[in-house]
Amino acid sequence: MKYEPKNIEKKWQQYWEEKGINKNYSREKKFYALDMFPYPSGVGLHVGHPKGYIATDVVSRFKMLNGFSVLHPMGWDAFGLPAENYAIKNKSNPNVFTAKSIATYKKQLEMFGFTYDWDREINTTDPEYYKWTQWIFLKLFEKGLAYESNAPINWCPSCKTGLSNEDLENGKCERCGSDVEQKPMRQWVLKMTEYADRLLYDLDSQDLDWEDMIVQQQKNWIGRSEGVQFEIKIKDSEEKIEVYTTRIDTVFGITYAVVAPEHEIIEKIKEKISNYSEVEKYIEDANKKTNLERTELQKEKTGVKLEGVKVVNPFTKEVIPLFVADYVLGGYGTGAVMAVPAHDERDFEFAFKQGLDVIEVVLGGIISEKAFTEDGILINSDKYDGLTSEQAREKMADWLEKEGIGKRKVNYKMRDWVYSRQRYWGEPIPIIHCEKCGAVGVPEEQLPVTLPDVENYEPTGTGESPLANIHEWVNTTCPKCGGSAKRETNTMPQWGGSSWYYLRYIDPKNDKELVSKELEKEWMPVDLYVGGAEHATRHLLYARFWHKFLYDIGVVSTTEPFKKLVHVGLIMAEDGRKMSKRWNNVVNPDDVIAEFGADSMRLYEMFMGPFSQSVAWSTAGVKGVRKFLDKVWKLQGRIMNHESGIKNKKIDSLVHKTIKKVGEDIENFRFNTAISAMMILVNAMEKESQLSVTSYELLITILSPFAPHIAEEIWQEKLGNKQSIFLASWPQFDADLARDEEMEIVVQVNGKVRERLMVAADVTEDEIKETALESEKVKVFTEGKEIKKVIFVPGKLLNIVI
RNA sequence: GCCCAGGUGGUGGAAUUGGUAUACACGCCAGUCUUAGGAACUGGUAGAGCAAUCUGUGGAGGUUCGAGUCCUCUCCUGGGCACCA
Repeated sequence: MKYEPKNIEKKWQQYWEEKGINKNYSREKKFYALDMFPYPSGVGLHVGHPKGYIATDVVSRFKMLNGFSVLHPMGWDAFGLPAENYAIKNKSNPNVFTAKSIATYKKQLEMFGFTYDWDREINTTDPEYYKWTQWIFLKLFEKGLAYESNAPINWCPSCKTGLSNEDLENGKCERCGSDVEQKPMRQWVLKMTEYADRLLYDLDSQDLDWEDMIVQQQKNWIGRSEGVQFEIKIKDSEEKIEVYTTRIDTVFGITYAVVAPEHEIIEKIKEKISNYSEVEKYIEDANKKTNLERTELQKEKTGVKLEGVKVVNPFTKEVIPLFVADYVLGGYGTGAVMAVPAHDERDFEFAFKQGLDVIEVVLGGIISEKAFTEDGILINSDKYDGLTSEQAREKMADWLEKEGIGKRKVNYKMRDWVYSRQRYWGEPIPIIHCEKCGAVGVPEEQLPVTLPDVENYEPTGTGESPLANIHEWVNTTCPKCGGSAKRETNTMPQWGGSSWYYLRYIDPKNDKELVSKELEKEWMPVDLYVGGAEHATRHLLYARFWHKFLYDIGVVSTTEPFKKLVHVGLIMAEDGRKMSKRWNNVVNPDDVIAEFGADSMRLYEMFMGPFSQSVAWSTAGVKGVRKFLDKVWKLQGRIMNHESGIKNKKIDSLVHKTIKKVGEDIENFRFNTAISAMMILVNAMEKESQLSVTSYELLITILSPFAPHIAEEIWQEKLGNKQSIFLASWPQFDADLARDEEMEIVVQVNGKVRERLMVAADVTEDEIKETALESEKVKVFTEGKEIKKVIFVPGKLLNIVI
């Protein structure tokens, strides 16, 4: 009989489901394998999506064979813009679109034979789920970690709508091409910076097994810096500005100061500014630019001097000019900087444009050419002359603190998390605004605050969420005083539901609490988390932040959610570009599975190359692994069923070497070499006319995590086992059997290979040396030369140095 | 500009601690079988050379008995962050 994937794959998928192979939770040892759950888009999966899921499935099945209970769930991160845009266009509820997309995804995923426990399927848009997303928000609000603030959004004045960064094209509205403005909106913000230190330090924790690459990216994103904040007085005024710097040692080199266009001081001292109209114009223009524009372009630095205003350097008492310039950002630090052109590149460039003084205060560079930004020895700095930068920073910070005009301060690049969206398709924020009581949390027992049906999903035109137009929903009573009040109409960002979903899988039906304490202890932390590197900073930081908060309020027992994190490399299209409808280069997994079978698909994606590296898809490549499975299938014909023990030392040795290698490779995510090792074994087995049942059974077992359907078919139907192969055990590696009787020793002369010798495994160094020197091929090079040295590497080589 | 990965046959890639460069697979070439082949099987396949041999892991140096692997410089590609004070 021929190997026909079509005939066996469905059958075993149903069998596993019926026998509960994917929900065998009663074992002592636990393993929690998690995939980053997908956003179900309308177009369905392409072959790139399942790569990570296949890997977690291989590991899950491998862990089952090693006696673990494995939790391997799947769900849907289903709030988000595409569904909302579809709803606007078709005037239909995004629910409908979402449900349809989920059905498509699920059907596609089911073809792969994953061990998902679908009883635990979750959906972030399900009120029973987002009830708890809202609950977490309430807790954050109660603890003072959620606050209201004005934060700018990208605003298209012609569409009268807020835009996501994705909707922008070179700073213009993607739809109508108008210039996008920054419009301040009332927003909910989460005080993530309060957790900055813990988020940073726990990255180095012993029980975190993350790739360096991702750890590094998070560290840079958090961006901790130690410096000082001090005040600079405005001359002839009570007003002052606060500046922050990590290079207080360069303070004697200040030749001017700069404030961001949005800095409040400008408004306060406007009657002092003699060129105010010019300044006002500059600010207006700056506000039109998006943050991206202001920060991204390698553009010329612009700015306007505030005429009539001077500030005072507290160290030198020198009087210097003040500028407004958009290279200083309002949202970072204090929104004002002391400018030291000699020792800061941006200040240098700005000073050059404006013709400002450059004073060298740290030795080491040629400041007539460019800024010297490294540490050095101080000059032109009065009593601090001769100190190193490091010493000066200490002394100067001491002085500022003593004088009471500054203090040491730790700063973070990371900002608080703007947590509201003016959209329909998101979790309603469970807050009620009362004129008397202010913002009041919706009482817990009234959760979830469900999304009401609306007729129109279009934006309101004021920038508010479409929910603002549903008066019967908005108007309510204050839970505190009973007076009339209004509901919050902002909704949560997509990141909300995905920041805690791994906890819900553990206890998906619990309507009393987010997760039961016992189950949480049983499964957390997640042992293995696999997903794309694009989530290295945002999703993974948000989830860690919420997890730490949940730890603080006693909901979870671990400080970190994900023990091991591995990132999956992209699958590019055959033309080397990203797979996209736009390039018409998308490969659909349904077609691949129909032609080659799910096992070939799984095997191929694991064989393509190193797991975390991006690789181009090749349909021709799938044929290769299919051929391999065909060979495995055909080996059945060589099994001696009632054998009186076929002993084949060579095959037995290779089998055991392969067992070891495949096991180690799975643990280390080196699936490609695991598969090539199995190919080598199968090629060797093909050369034998007879094979023992044992060796074949071992091959099938180690293959089963990768190609579960064909393995189960052979295991039960051909080898006559009565139970699933996934209730069997991973084979024991036998070092005695694996040992070779003979080995090849390479003989080199001056590092060049001249001869290869087959010798017995127990031969001594002297014996090898003797044989080598007698070899004709070696003699050609050694004849008449003096042998200076002979280097011997046991089991590998002999190098004769002449 | 900064940070992180990478650069190995025609292609994807392998090489665990510095020890046989190119495993495994694709593709290609030749052959066997076949009415036929986009099937199966066998053999070949880094380059040059009849050969012995020589040259080869982006480039240039270096350390070493020995370097894809370590060091210095340099070029290129991909990804991330970006006027972060």
